[in-house]
Amino acid sequence: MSEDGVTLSLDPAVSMEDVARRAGVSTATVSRTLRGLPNVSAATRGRVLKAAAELSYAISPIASRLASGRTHSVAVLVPYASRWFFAQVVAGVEGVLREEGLDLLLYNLADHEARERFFQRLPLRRRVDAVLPVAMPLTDAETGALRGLGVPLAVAGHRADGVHSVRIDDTATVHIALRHLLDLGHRRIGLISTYANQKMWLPVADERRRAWQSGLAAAGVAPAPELVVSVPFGHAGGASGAERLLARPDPPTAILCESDELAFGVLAALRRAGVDVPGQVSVVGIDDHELAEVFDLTTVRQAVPEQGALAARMLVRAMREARRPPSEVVVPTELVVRTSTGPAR
Amino acid sequence: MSEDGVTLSLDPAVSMEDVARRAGVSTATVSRTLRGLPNVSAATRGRVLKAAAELSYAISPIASRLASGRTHSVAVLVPYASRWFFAQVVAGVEGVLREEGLDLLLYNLADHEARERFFQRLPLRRRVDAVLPVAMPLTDAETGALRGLGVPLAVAGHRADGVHSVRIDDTATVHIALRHLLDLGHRRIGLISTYANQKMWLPVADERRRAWQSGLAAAGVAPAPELVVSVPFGHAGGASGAERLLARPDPPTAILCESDELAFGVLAALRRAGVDVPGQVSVVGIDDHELAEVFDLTTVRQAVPEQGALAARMLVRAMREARRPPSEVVVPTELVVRTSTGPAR
DNA sequence: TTGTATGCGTTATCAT
DNA sequence: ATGATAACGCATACAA
Repeated sequence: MSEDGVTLSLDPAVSMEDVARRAGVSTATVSRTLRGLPNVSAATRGRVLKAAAELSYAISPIASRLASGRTHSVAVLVPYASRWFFAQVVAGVEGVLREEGLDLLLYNLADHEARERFFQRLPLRRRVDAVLPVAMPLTDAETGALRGLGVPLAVAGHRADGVHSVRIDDTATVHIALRHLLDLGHRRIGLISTYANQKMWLPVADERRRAWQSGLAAAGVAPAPELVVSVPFGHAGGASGAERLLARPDPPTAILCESDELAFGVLAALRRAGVDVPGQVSVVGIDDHELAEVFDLTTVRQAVPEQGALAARMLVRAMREARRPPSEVVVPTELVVRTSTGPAR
Repeated sequence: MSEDGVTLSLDPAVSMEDVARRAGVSTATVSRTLRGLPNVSAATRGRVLKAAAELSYAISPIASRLASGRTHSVAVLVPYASRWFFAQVVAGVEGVLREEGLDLLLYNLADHEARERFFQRLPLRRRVDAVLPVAMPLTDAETGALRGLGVPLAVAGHRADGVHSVRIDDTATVHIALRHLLDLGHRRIGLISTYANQKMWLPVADERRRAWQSGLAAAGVAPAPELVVSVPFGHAGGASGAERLLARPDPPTAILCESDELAFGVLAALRRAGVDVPGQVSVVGIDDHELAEVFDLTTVRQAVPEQGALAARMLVRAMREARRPPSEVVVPTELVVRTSTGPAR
């Protein structure tokens, strides 16, 4: 009923049998044709496709799934769907899944209860062909639960035993940032990291903290534990962290933030306090958030949507080749120097 | 195999028939029990639930869907999954759907081709029980295509004929911002709005532009067309818009931005140009992005996740009561005054 | 309240 | 290369 070809009859009641009848073949042949199987003669194929088009037939994914046993769906698990990092990853995943004809089922396990409910009831059972948890390290029990689903598993944003993973090297990333600051002559380098709220694990924070220690130690600088502060995630956390560091008798000359969003808050707090950046204090983040440029923030860039896309691709392959040994991909990070860092005073 | 009750046997091969056998009833009774239908005796219910628990039985959603004809899935359509606004809306939608036991299928129609392919092939046919396009105004043909699916439709972020919608009043929102600036004595008020890229419609931009005109006119101020600039979305667009306005012989004393993300770029550009905010130029945005606070940006707040949640609730109701007249919800917006605005010089 | 039997729309295994 | 037919696992009229 449309002139531009977008809308058609769309009678949802047309089934494969209707197409078969119209093409003068059996449903088996229609099925084969529509799935592109080889053993169909060109003539038959043509008739089937024509009939299907004329009826504007659409296969019923559900019936197909029941019969084939494959759901053509992938569950994506995130702790905070609306945060920059996760939204980026999800977009990356979506692109790949879409192109593979797979559905993306989004699960936002925002709070502890939601997460607990999820792993107890496991709504994914018999519902998806693969699972992709994003930057949410799992307990052994949780991993076991997902394993029990019997479908491929890949994680993005960290690593896990025995499953595919895509991530950055957190230690190397922190060291890149430290190296930059050390080269600028900084020795008192603070670290602002986030603590796990709501019982959500954040081992990434631990790893980055250890990297801060090891990186300083390797440079012959004694890491001062009082220069490490733990705050809630987000710009407000960063601001409070900066205030705590500034309040110290001997404040740091540089602050390394576990994420750019923390760094944004740090910069705001420093500005409010009348502290010159980078004259008095240098600030460096991790991520290269799109607004890092606006803040003139020096940071260590990681390719976020790409990690999602990579993880999705690993899953796609794992879905095809059953027992594929878990691969562990580490994507590189790189320093992006802007004007929030400068020589130590 | 586990001590904490999270992991169980999870044999995917256990079917309703197994549960029925173990409970000594028919599959029909198991089905009724598991769905919480009333006509099951307490004793029987107990036995069934016990058997199901012992087998750690999980119903096959797919078989259930094929038999019942309901997919228990909702498609969410977004143009830019990773942008702040859309990520917020999706999170809001997810919360409601999850709580209703509905699956969220995410479709990111990033570019024109993806969008075209989507509406031509309509992968949603027979796949979802409802569709929720977010802030992506549809052509008549596209609307018709979705209508043809025969499932409830609700849009968030704008309005559309004959379908449920949740949105803000764009005109009122712009007028709120203008009122604030006018009260501060501003008369030369610029507007930075975004243009539709990649053939994506952005009628919201049009409406806000007209509101800028009408708001000024109502205050007895002749709207100067040269103070309206159209830029690409994002902070970079905002920055270039600000530069164009500043380059004018008689630049505005205040700049109204169609979104906070534009405003962030404007503030950065003004800072780079050495223009004092709000001394020389006031800036106001729309959204109350979480980073607006960091930028000390005066803005008009809209509740974003809530709009997604509301739209989802409308769909849930529409899925229950078939022919429900389309409701049109307008959520209020409010001025949030920070320090990016001040008296006209 | 409970059981029987059929249908849901495909896929896949056989034959032919 | 094609067709008949049995799964797939549940929901649901209908009967009891």
